[in-house]
Amino acid sequence: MTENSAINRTKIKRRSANRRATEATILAAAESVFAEAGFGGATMQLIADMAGLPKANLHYYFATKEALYRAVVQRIFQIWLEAADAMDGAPGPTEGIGAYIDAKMEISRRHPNGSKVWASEVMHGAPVIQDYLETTLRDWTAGRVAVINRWIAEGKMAPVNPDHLLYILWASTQHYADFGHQIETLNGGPLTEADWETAKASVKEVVLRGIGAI
Amino acid sequence: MTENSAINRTKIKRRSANRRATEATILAAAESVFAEAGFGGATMQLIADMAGLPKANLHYYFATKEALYRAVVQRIFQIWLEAADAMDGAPGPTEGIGAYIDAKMEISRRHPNGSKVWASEVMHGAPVIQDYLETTLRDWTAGRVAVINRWIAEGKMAPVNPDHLLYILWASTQHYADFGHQIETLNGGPLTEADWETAKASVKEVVLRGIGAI
DNA sequence: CCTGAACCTGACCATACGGTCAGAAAAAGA
DNA sequence: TCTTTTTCTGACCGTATGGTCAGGTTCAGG
Repeated sequence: MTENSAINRTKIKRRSANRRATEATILAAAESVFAEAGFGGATMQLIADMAGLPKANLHYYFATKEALYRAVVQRIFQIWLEAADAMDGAPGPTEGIGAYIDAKMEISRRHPNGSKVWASEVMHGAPVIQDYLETTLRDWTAGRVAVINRWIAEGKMAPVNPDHLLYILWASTQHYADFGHQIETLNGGPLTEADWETAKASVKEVVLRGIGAI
Repeated sequence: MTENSAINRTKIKRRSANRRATEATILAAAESVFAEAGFGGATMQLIADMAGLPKANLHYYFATKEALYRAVVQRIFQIWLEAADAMDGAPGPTEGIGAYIDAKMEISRRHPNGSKVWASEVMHGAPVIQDYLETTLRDWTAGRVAVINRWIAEGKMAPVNPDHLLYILWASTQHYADFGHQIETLNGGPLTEADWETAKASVKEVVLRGIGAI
């Protein structure tokens, strides 16, 4: 059992690389179908068709529909949290919250399906990620609230309730993904590059002026 | 056929009163189940149980699951539109937008399930109410955009993009219904009367200052 | 070339779902 | 009271779904 031989590692790596690629294909298809139809409306057959795989193969990689859904949601939560970094290390709210809005708007633009799945999950009472809400998200929120309170204490922004400010940030940015269809309908078509710039600028302008940081 | 005899009218009225009451019971149960499980996840049996009626009776009042869903969504859209009145006849953005925020926050508080069903419907591409989006909602939006532009021209607020301002308003207020579970988790329990007042005040403060109306 | 493990899949199964229907019960009308 | 209409419901049906499984295929390792 020379498990750390170069050949062995290479082959194992190729194996698991294929595995990860197939998993990624399935996850992408699943995200799309779950976003369009919701958990209840999605079918394994539909996901399989979209992934170009036989249905039974899905069950080889993900034991149950719920396990697959779980994997999709967790991947989204990771992306969601990464945007949090944008707020770190900023000298003040203009930079910190501005960058956070940019990051979250970019997520809405690049991962609209992920955002929808997340929204759907939370709307239905977060049956799968309740523990994340109570641990990771709670901790993250507490940290940002502290930062905002510090900025307020330093006179860098108006004394706005930090929790509700975060809700406004989340809501305003995610809205462009979750309600993207409504926006596109009113807009008469998909948002152009310029439209997205206007959107970002508008949200930042209103929020930053709203907290007295402009 | 003395159709307009008093007795006749009374009996017809009682009949249709019963009918309406049963329909209302079914609609309330359906709204709750659709909000919790989504269209695909909801079952007629579950709705029937919650309404305290045999499943077959549901099909007597609503031919199909989709017809029932349609009725639920349309009822919500009515409530949604009624809040629009709050913005009318206001002398300026402080009163108009302030009242609109109050009205929409109140909807999020009183009709969280309705809001969730609406959100779910739009997120899934508005298969049922697409025509409403393109007609009624589009007209309503155009009207408010005109009002906002007038306020801007009159120097009563900053020259904020009116469309994106509306999105911020919708997003920030509906968030308290659609993501109510997340908020309650972070809050450590349901929002109290005082919490709701803080929420309303915070949204109004940030938005109104954000558009230069404070 | 052989072996065993990992990977893949068509065919199948039990269940739960939306919807139907015959006919009972209740109410209205004469 | 008798008839007609409306309301209600248990039992049933066809279908689609999530999930299983036996057996095939591929591929690394010796």
